Formats: sequence, C-alpha cells, structure tokens
Amino acid sequence: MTHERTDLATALGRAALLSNLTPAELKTLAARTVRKLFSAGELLFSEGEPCNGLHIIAQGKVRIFKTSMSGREQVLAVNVPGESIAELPVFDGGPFPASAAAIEDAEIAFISRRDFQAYCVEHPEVALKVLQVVGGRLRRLVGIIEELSFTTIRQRLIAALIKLAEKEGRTTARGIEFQLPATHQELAHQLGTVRELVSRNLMRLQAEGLLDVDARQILVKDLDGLKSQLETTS
Amino acid sequence: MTHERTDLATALGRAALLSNLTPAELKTLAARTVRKLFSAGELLFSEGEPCNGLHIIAQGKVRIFKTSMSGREQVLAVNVPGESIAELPVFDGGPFPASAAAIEDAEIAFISRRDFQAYCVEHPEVALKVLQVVGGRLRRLVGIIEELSFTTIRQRLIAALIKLAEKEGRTTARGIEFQLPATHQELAHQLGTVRELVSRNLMRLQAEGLLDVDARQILVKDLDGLKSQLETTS
DNA sequence: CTGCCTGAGTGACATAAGTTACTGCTCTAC
DNA sequence: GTAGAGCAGTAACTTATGTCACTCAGGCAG
Repeated sequence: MTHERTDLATALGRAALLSNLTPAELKTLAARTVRKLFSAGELLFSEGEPCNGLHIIAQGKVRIFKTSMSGREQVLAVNVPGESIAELPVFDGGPFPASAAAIEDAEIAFISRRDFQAYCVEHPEVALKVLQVVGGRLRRLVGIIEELSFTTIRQRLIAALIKLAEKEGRTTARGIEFQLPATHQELAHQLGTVRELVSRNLMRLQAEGLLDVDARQILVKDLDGLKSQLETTS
Repeated sequence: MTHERTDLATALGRAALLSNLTPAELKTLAARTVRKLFSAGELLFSEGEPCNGLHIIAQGKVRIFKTSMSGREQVLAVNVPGESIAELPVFDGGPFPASAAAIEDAEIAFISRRDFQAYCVEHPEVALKVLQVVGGRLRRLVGIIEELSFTTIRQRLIAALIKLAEKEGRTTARGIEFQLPATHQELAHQLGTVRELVSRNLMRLQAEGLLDVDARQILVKDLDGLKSQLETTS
C-alpha cells in the first residue's frame, strides 16, 4: 500500500501537467488517486461515455482514436508515460470525444473530476499548465486536419517514415535503418487509412529506390529524396 | 472616446469567455482593449505569426482556416460576435496554428497577451471558462477529423444542408426552404473541397429528388430521406 | 446597349482511395 | 509435425476526388 502510494506520487511528479508541485503536494494528490491497470488492447474508455476523472499514464502507451461505422479507425494521439489523457472533458463536463485503448500493458493514475477541479481552484497555476498541454493537443489536431485535407496517403506515410528515421533510425553504411513501431495495420490507423495502402505505398517507394522494405524492417536509402516528395504541389 | 469604451465594455460583456464579470471589471478590461476594424475578406492574422493577444469579435463573422500549398482551403471554424479567437496561442506562447479572415466587415476587441494573462491569474475562474471554450473548440476539431477521415464529400454536404435546414429553414408547403449562407466556393472551403464538387453533389441530390436547387436557393423536399443518407455504411 | 466579372453547371479525364479476395510467410499451440 | 492465427504482399476492380476547360446567366460599369 505505502509502496503503491509512493510510486504514484513519483509517477505524478513526472507528469508534465503537474510538474513544479512540491513533493508534499504530490503526496496529497497521490492519496486521492486510484491506480488502474490495463492489459494491451484493453479499452480505457469509449467515445461518448461520461468523463469522471483525469487519467495520467504511469506506464505503457495509450492510443486515442475515433472509430467509424464501417470499422475504420483514425488515431488522434499516442500518449506515453507522464502524459495525461482527456484533460478537457474533465473541465467542460462533456462526454469523451474519442476512445482510448492501451497499446501495451499500462498503468494509469486516475484522479476524480471533483478532486482535480478542486485542486485547480486552489492552485491556479495548474490551470494554466493544463491550458498549455491542451494547446499542444489542439495544435496536433489541426496538424491532422491539415494532413487529411491536403495530403495523400503517400505523403502522410513519407512524413511518418521521415519522423521515425530521424527519431529512431540507426545510420549504417547503406542508409538509415529502423523498425516500424507497430504492424502495418496500426500504422494505417494512425494515417487514417487501411493496411493495404500502407503496404502498397511502401512497395512503391521501394520500387522508386528510396527505401528497402522487409516487412517491418525499413532501410531509408535516400532521405533527401523522401523529403523532396513532400514538397510537390500535390 | 467615451462612447467607444462603453461599446467595448458591452461587447466584452457579451463574450462567453467573460460572462459573469461585474460591470466594473469589464470596464477595467475594456480600458485595456484596442478596437480593430477589418473589412470583408481582410486577414486578421496569418498562420505561423506570433500571437500577441486575444481577439474578441464585437461585430461581423470571422473564418479560421488552413491553406495548402496548392491554394486549397480548409475552414476550421466560423466565429460570430461574442466569441473569441485564438485563445490558445495566448497561453502556450506558440504561433497561430491557422489563419483568420473577416467574412463580413468586422470589429474586433483586442487584449494584449500580457494583460489577459495577468487578468487570468487574478481571476482564476476566467481560466476555467477559457478551458471550457477551448474544450468546445477541440470537440469541433475532432468532429472535423472524423468527417474528413470517414465520410465522403456527399455526406459532409448533406450534413451541412441538414444543419442549415434545421437552423435557418422556413417550412413551406413544398418543403424546407433556405439560402446557402455563402457562395459554393466558400461552402467548398468549409467542407474541405472544391467548388465543382459542391455543385455536382447538389445536382445529384436534386436528381435523386431530395432537393430542389436554384443556385443558392435550396428547397429540401425530403429531410428524412437526406438524413437516411448519413446512416449508410459508407 | 455592350462588355466584363463573378458565380454556377458540366463534361472529360487522371488519379487516389478503398474493397474484395486471394496467396504466402512465420509463429505458436497442440 | 501440423493446424491455425495473424501479419504481409498483391491483383482486379469500383468509386470518390480533384483538375481542366468550357459554357451560361445575371449584374454592374461604362
């Protein structure tokens, strides 16, 4: 029990939302949080449900997404430990605008709406922090809209590959090498499309000599060539 | 001068963001605002510019939008008097994520970032209000993403028509009648597409007997029929 | 009255996107 | 080892989307 509380307090301290709180404050807050465990694939909550508290990720990755009637998915965000989920419904009182599921086994610190709101009133600077976090979220959403509205799947895929190459790639003699972080299916969800198109477009990029693809293993042979693909008038 | 200040104070009072402030408070705030006038079509600000204050609409309509390299536009929001624009960049300090232009001649109350932030620190409840407003904005963005990702232009158009019919339509013997609020071009921007597709889809709906179209004049003959079009598996 | 400008309707076309339906590969469980 | 599950590659096809290039009507300025 004590152990758990301590863990939660440190986990909370890592949360961007709650940085610059004193250890004592964290402890008080931790005493009011509930630890929740989710296994990979499990739903944290579904779109449309009422929101009764703030989720902070202590362990694991969480995917925020919308689902269409026909079963297609569009990922809105992937959140990692230290980030919070669904800050907004906590404040505006509305239902969740999207669903959330654990990508990996995950541990979540849950603070009830009432407690967190009370906390914000006592600590106005927390509300400003929340605004900052929400600002970043809003910017990402606008970015997604821009992509959906103006770019092809090919370009979105290229953009994703470039980001991965620059973040996770190892530079080798032949180029920049990395693994796709998930299945083609999951990547497709993040790009707002279907598995087949990811596969096809990867093959097409390979045929054009920009990449070598071996299932999830990617070798970028011409990063600048890839980047130049993003600047076409589309 | 006094007149102007008074006007601004009442205009501010109508703003959702600042409701439940006392007249005295409004007056103080109004003393710190600048009145800006824009004529139809004029840009308030452009995507990427630094944000140095909060805009509140006193008169006129304002369009928030993204532009692609090839010149296409995607409207993110249309804001009317009483609403605020770009609350978020004020808080997170980043640049504007999108551009804003006046649809009609517009009058804007402008409060500098510094002043408004100071105001929020003194009045924590205002920060919570801002969170609520931003929450609504975020929900709308998620809605746009859902539409772009899962629906066809036909369905988006139908949804827009239904909304207009229910909000502005006059019921006549032959059906619900209303005018499109803008040119096909503008409607296309709001749906994230081009003029031709709006025109074509309207004609197609007419051919199917759901509507009568005469340029901007619309007569909805079968509202339920329209609605049922939205429930297909797409 | 005439010519011009803007907005609207349309046909032809190229391409992107999504669906269906396979094949084949690689694990894991039995 | 074998069966089955899950992931990946692909071909054929349908539809949606966007572009180009017009035509046409109405309104406004000269």
